[in-house]
Amino acid sequence: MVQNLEKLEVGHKKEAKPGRVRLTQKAIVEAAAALFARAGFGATSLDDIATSMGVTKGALYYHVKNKEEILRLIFLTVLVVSEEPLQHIVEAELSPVQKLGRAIEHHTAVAADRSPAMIVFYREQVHLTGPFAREITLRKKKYERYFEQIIEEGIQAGIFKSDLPAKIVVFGLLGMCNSLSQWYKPDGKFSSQQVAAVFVKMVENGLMPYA
Amino acid sequence: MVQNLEKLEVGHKKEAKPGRVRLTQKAIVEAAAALFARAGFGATSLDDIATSMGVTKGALYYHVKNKEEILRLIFLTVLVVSEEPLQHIVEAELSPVQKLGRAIEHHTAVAADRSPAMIVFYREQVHLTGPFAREITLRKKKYERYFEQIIEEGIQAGIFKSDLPAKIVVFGLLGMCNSLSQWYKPDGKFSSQQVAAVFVKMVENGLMPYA
DNA sequence: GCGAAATTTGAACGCTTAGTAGAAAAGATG
DNA sequence: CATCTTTTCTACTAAGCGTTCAAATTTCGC
Repeated sequence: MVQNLEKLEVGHKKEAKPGRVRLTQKAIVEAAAALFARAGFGATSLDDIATSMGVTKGALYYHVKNKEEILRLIFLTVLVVSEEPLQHIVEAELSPVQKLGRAIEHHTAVAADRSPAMIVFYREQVHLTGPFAREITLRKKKYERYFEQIIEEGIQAGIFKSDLPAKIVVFGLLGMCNSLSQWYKPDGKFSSQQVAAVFVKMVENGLMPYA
Repeated sequence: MVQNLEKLEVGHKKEAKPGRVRLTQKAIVEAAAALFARAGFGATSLDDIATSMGVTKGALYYHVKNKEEILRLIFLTVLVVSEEPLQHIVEAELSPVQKLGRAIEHHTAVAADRSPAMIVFYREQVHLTGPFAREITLRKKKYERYFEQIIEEGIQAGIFKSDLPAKIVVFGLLGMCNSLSQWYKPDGKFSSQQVAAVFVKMVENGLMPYA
């Protein structure tokens, strides 16, 4: 545990032997996310993770402080790819409708292609302890509040109905998108963009054409 | 483990000492659901469950085969309160719009007031093993198919838009309702009926009033 | 109250696991 | 090749857990 930052990939660096991935924090986190997603945090041992990477347990502890830190890192990667793009959408010069559309597309995309990490994110939060657990809750709330802002903005502008409480709408919306991580298969019939498009239509105009 | 059926509550039966609940399968399942919901299945020990009921670990084994059976029973209780009412709605003499509305109300209500069990239901399925795990998956699918039927019926009747794939709509819909178990507080601002009403409006006509 | 049946206790067992320490190996450097 | 650093392995510890079971206790019909 010497370098906390991943070394930047530089062209001239000697490549590791093909076949076995270089053991690194990022690699561990990815492998662990896949196992946690399949069997759950509690049911996955460090031996399982190590074995799945062709390595023994001891090696993991050189790159990672303990089991919970692996979980923490999974949560962080999800937040890192989620937060900033959403913030940009909210702050952009767009109509509320456009913002909402892009926000849904964004969130759907994240849910679709980070699925192991996302599954863990929505299932294993109880296993976080200490201040970090609180931090995650806060950042989740902040993320929700971005969506709320969009909805409220739309209501103020008279574009969205004013009789639907923004909080509930947002919860419903996010629940809708989050469900993707449970069922979405990248090799299935629909791309995440197509799914997002369906959700956008649903949320904007509903299922009934001649209201 | 002698009686599989709960004895019916009969008036003249001697009440157990107030304060301590009579130890029974149902009581164990309820207590366990609360603990599992808070800390997760893997992180909750049988000691935790026993202690929370003012009893020792061994006593649980008189009423329950093992830890996983407790989990199985939690899943069963959720299914039991969910399946039949939905089936009745689907088979009733109602318009697709009415059916959809009632189905959403039903599912929302279940998500709202069985919340510990529901949280476990949507989080701990990975810890089920053997044929029962498969059974749950199947029954979940069947439940989804009821919703799908309603949507398809509505499309056929020209009431719902035909360009939105029923499967995706249903997943979104259920994700929306299921999210309730994560955030709904019975003592909060909204009743589950009010939340359901919001969801129904969202799904039927969307957020935009003048489409 | 008595005896039998139902229920609970408490201790023990076997197994798995997170985490540690130090030796060994591999890799880089000059 | 020799030395130093980084990385991995082996072996171990201490703790926690699910499960079992004989004995103790409580309940209940008579």
